[in-house]
Amino acid sequence: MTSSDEQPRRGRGRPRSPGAEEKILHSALEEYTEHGWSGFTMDGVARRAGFGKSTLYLRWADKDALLTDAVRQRTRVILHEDTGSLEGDLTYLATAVFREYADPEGWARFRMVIDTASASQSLGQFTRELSGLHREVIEGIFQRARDRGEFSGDVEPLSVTDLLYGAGLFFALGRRLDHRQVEEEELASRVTDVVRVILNGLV
Amino acid sequence: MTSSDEQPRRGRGRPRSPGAEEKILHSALEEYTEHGWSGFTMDGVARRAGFGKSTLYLRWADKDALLTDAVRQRTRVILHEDTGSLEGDLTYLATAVFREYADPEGWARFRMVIDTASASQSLGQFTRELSGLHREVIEGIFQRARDRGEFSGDVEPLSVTDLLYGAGLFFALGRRLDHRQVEEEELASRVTDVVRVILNGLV
Amino acid sequence: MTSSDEQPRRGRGRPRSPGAEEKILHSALEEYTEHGWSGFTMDGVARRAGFGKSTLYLRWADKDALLTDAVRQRTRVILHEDTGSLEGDLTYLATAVFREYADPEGWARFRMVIDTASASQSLGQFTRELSGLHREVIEGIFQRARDRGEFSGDVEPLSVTDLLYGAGLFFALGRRLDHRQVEEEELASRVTDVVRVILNGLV
Amino acid sequence: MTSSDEQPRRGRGRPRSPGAEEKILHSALEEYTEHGWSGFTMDGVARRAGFGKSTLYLRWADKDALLTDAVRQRTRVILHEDTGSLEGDLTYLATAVFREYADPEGWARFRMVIDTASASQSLGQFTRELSGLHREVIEGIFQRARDRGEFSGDVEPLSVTDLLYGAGLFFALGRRLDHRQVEEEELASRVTDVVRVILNGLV
DNA sequence: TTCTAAACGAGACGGTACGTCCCGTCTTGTG
DNA sequence: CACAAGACGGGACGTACCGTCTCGTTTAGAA
Repeated sequence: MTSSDEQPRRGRGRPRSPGAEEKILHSALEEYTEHGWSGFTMDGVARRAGFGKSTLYLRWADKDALLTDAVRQRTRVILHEDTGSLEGDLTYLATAVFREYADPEGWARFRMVIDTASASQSLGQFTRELSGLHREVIEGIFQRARDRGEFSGDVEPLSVTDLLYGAGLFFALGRRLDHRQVEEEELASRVTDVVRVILNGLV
Repeated sequence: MTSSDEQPRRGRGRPRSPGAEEKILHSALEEYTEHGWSGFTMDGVARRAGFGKSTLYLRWADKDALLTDAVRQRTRVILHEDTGSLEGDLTYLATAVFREYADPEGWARFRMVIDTASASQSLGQFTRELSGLHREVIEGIFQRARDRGEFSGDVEPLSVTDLLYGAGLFFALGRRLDHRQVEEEELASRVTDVVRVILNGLV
Repeated sequence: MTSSDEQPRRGRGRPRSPGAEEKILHSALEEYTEHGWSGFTMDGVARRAGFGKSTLYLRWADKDALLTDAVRQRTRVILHEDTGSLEGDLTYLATAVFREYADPEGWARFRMVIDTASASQSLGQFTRELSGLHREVIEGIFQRARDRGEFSGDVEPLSVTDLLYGAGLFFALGRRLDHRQVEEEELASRVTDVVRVILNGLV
Repeated sequence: MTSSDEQPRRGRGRPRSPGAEEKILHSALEEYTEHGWSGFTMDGVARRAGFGKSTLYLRWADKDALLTDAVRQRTRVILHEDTGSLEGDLTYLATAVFREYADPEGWARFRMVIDTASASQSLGQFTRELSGLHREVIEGIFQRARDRGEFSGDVEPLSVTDLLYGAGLFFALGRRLDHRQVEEEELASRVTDVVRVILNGLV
């Protein structure tokens, strides 16, 4: 993390405004969501958050760092819970993934992942870690399935991750290109299709 | 289309430099590939292409339009040929898709699709059409399979498209995050996995 | 002269449009009068005159040359006629001078004289010649006065020229700064003052 | 005034660079003097003054405003002192005027007055005020002369101002057209002529 | 008549400056 | 010290002209 986990920096002088980080990161994500990369302005974020520009630069080195941190800060790891069956687990996960990309903020997060994937630096590392988490979740799902005796094959979890996340992404991309809202029903139907294909396919 | 398919504009006045469009679009894509969105400069493109800035602005309204057109111009529709079997057809297509995203230019094209998916007008339309083409290719593949008696189920081609393209994209994304080159062998192995899953899954 | 007095250039090819020069010079002066130096555009002149830009550049080397020629072309040498008395002669001349600077076109001419006085080049030479003419006119006036026995002193005609023209110019400048029209009566009164001062002063 | 006499703008924020205005105005006048109106470049002024372009545009709305202000800022009111005689006073004033127009900077100032006399707003107002000052100086001179008993006539000071300034201007114009330097001796001789004419003429 | 050469309208071109906007740095005063 | 305010150098944006160029189209005299 860039700044947020430093300890409160005991010592003299005026203490940093509590809650400043959060407000700024929130405003940053809003600006980015509304205006895209161009139109995402440091002055704009500062104004929206109600802080001076220097407060931003005191915490983040530059525009990229702020944006990057905004994503990281608000990226929720897609948590998993044990539903008791392989199909249930996959459906639960797939639904979360599809929702993530359908959500404007989730979409923004993905854009940033793409933007920084090659550009390396900080977000690249973060995304790598995140990607590892996702693979572990999938490995866990199949491990439990094996423990239950539901499933016996060898599985390359990466392939499954790619299929699942890729399908979710392209689903959302299609909606965006058509300027259509994502409807719950359609999302569920697509999730079912995808889970069915993957389940059958892996046997 | 913004400029490229207008008829040669019969009539008076000095004709537009032949080949200018192509050179500029090529330079634009190179600049974008090298420097990303920031660092992608109209002056830079003009200099690299060997034209004056006014020549660029005579053809494209602004930076976005040029970049957008650069993608469109050089996006090759992934053509398909009949290999004689469903598995062969899918493998052929999947290989092409995986290669596209593994290729730096193909990756740049995708970045631009993402960047402009929600925002832009013109490219959105183009991508929609392109997406339609891809779906038709997949529909053709399965239609031929049905004609051969290889396959009888109902297939939602959109789901297959999403799975295939999505898997290709996330495969390339993974390589990029690890700063690894894509090796032919690994690509082939992943393609095989994905095709196997889809084939089994759709039965 | 730049172009206008070249003989018709006998030979083949389409002859130059008759009257083009005049129309263009007129339009040039109008544009300059209306918009000043900035806002004086070759394209603008061409459009107003109803010719293509190439027609302009076929005749004048550049913007300066055109403007310069426009002034020269339309600068009327302030002619003199013998009124029979020194006072009459001076009044006649002074009135013409005052009127010249009060006239918008005359004012434009003066602006250009100023602009090009130091910048040297072509107009500088022309203005020098013109200035010589004016001095000769004044010398002529005083010579006739001496012949008539009205006047016997030694006169430095340059000083008289400067006084007369300078007074006329500053009179017009004053009106312009006040955004006032020049009225015939006021002009005559000022001319009378100036002539009286000069006449008395030279005795 | 455009910018220079605003009070120091108490309060927060980094204060404007002290001395910036002066340096910039000086550079502006230099550039104008050297290159004339064309060739007078905002970038050029900024570079010469050692400031960024934004610093210029923070203070002046555009090129015109800067140039205009440069004249105003550096225009010295031609001060007068009491020499004890009418002839002395007039000679003193005339010498100052002749020198002003002979000086390259003074000449540049006059060019700008001419350029902006009809067009511009701000400078026009300024020049009007200035012109009023000059008239007052002349009125003062003649008032003192009357008090001394040197002079009894009615004088229209405007006419005298015009004669004096006009003669000075045309004297300088003549030197410029001939590309001759102004020599002190010649200047003095002309001043003497002009003062003599005016003095005699007004009796 | 046919040919040839110049003038012409139109407008593309390389280049330069405009005035605007934003970045990231800096410098002040206030809390 | 942190912070608000905002000036600063730098650099890209998109626009407007300049003066050059390259077309196709006229318009005349020469062949």
